[in-house]
Amino acid sequence: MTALYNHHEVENKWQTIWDEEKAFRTSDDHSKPKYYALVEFPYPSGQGLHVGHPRPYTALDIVARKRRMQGYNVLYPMGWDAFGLPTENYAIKNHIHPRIVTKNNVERFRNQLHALGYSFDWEREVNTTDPEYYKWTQWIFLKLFKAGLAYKSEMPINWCTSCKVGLANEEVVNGVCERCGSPVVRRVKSQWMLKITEYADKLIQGLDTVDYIERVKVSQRNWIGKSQGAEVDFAITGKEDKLRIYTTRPDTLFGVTYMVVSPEHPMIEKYKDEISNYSQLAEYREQAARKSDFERTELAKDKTGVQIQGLTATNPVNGSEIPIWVSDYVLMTYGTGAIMAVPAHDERDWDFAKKFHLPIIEVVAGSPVSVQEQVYTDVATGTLVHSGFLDGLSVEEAKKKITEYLEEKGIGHSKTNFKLRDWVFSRQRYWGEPIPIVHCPKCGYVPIDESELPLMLPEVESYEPTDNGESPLAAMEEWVNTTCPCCKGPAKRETDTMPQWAGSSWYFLRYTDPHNKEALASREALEYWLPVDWYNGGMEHTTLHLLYSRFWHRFLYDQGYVPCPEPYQKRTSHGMILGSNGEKMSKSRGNVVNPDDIVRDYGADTLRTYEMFIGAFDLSASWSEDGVKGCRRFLERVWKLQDILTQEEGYSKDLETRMHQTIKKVSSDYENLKYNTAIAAMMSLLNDFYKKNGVTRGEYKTLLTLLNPVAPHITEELWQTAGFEGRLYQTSWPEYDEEKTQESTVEIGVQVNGKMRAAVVVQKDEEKEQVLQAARQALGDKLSGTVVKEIYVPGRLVNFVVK
RNA sequence: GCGGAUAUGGCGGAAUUGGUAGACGCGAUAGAUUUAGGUUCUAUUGUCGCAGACGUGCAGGUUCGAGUCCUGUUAUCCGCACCA
Repeated sequence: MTALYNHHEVENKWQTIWDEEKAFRTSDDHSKPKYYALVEFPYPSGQGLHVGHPRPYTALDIVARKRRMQGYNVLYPMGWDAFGLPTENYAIKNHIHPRIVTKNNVERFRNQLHALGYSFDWEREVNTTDPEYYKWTQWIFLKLFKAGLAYKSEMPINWCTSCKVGLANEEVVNGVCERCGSPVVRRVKSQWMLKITEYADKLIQGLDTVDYIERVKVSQRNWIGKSQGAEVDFAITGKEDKLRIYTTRPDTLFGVTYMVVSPEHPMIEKYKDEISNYSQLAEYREQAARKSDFERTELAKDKTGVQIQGLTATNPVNGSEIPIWVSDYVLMTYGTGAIMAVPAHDERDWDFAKKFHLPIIEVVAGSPVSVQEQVYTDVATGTLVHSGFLDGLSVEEAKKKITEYLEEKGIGHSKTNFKLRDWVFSRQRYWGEPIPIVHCPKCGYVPIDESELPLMLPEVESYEPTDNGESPLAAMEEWVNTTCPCCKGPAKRETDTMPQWAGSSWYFLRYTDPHNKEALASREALEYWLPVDWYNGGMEHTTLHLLYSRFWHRFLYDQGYVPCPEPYQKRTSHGMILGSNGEKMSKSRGNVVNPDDIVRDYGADTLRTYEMFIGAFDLSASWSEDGVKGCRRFLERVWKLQDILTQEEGYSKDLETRMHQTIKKVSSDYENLKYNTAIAAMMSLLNDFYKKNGVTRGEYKTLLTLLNPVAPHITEELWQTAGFEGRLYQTSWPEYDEEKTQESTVEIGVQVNGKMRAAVVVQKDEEKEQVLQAARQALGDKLSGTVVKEIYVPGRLVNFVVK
């Protein structure tokens, strides 16, 4: 009898050997074909690894290990996205420097990942808080600044009342802070901004050239939110000034019955003296400003507004005089901050018109119900009416014609708008990359010289953000006061730091050449390794990290620093691992599973196998301790194959087809995110060995190799025990013969009128007549009546249609 | 409201181009081993039943044949949310 399977011994042994042999070091030999597999590097939180982490990491570890066995030079790296608020908050609370907190957390994460046996090349580990790393984050910022894509702007930002920090739109969820859940209010601050909007079109177009799962592409497109329309100038009656609006429905111009401007629209201030109810408007504006985003959203259904008394506008196409209203359903931050209202054909305008008893004029006919009763927004079938020269046209045609008309008359033009806003890039926090800019009273914002990078984060006494919203760095007078790189006069450093998204926007570039002192990576390394062949990460990063990093990468491409426009060739996404009650794991729900416990009690190989077997990779799945046990049992049965191992080489006659089929299935399943069925196929094969009560050395060898990417330790141990040559991780991936995957006999289903009635076993290439004959025989007297049709699907079934 | 996804046994989940629904695992039942429990092994396990019928959220349709295609509908989850 063989020894029992002791996962502690086996896993420790092989992890040590792999380290000593530098088994998974990425080669600098660029003559081999390359494969770059990437998973999102974690934020090293104080809680340690979550059972959610191993799911994507194991999936791509499988791909990486398989690719190595297939002869590729594989880059499968890991690092730390270590700047960020939780670390800083922990540091404040416990009076420990965030650098120390980060170091401890990283060590814990590294040990945990190491214990799972991942084939990361640890010599390429990166850390966003390392000055040697953030030097290049700052360098990219300077390039953005010099290209005019970084600018400072006074603007209302989302202000988290608890974190005391400005947030990007993407970080505000349902009006509350994504991190701490506190209410977010609007506050005007001077902020560094990145002009991601300038790349909106390129970011949409780039999606057509990459292989991302469809839902990722869809959410990116929706987030960027491109819309085609027109800007039109309405005269303010009796004034020189025009009121410019944006619309996607210029065809409905004849149906305008009023206009609406946002509460912050500058025309209100400009015509202050002529507006008889100015104080009422001012009060309305103040109310709107006080509303948090959350309230704005909550109250969305009930429209509010005030009419501007003393000013009216003139419709440029028919000269009719129309009132102007102020309402917060019009946003200053989109389009021109003013709209033309066509209540008959826009839902919001319709609601507003009904509430304030404004006229509704139908200009697109086709609604079964009067537009007085119900809004009509269908653009596919309607026909223009009451619209002068547009009458009788379809919406599509009318849009085209009216736009031409507007351009001809000089009162409007076609215009593309995006929902995407510029990226708020500064944080009033300590634990982030310092922004390498100096503010000089004479020269304005001046970049520091690249030779001075990295601009080190100085040591401070307190990391607390100040109540007036300034970064803790602002209190560091020695650091803040500097000389202007331009005029050498006295100047002050920027005290805001970069958001956490900065470091993660280019980390995949650094992995290709992580120790380079002269450049973010060498040209040669970038050309060899890019683009990333397969990038897997969470759906929650689709509109943040994924979009930001594509933006930076595209910018670096335009500047000539990287060789390809898109950073990631393929993007997939994994489902979440939920608690055993089907809810999201959280401390408050008490359903958290600690991966350390699973590794201790069942072993890393069991955890890896279980997380791959748990269900379809892209769907969420609930944790089940019984499921873990099942996978452990499977590995123990693999272990015990030693007891029935024969001396025979090659495959036994009766399992040859099964072997070739399994190699084929497992190989393709690993490539297609179907890890669960790959494991099921290996379980089936294992059952066959036990049924036969014997496994040849050839069969054993193949099973161990196929299973190795999922359960690397146990398979490597069994490989050695069986006396196979060399290391399993250096072995070639098994080949299969397509012809040998075909069974020589097949079972054919026999149906009568589509109902399954019998089955017959025939030779694979049996003649049709013979098969039908056999089928009739099998049916016997179950086949009665007149056969009007015989359907024969070779290798599948026979169906007799009987009357 | 808009966009995306999902719906199959007691449970997690399998099912090339429409072609034998329920692979694989869990759980359960019975038996063997054991003083017993656990482990392990063997057998059974969609439902109802005597041969037979019914079964992939629901209602229709196309087809010799539908989990798969079409039309409508319901529920759940995720994302976005006054973007003119």
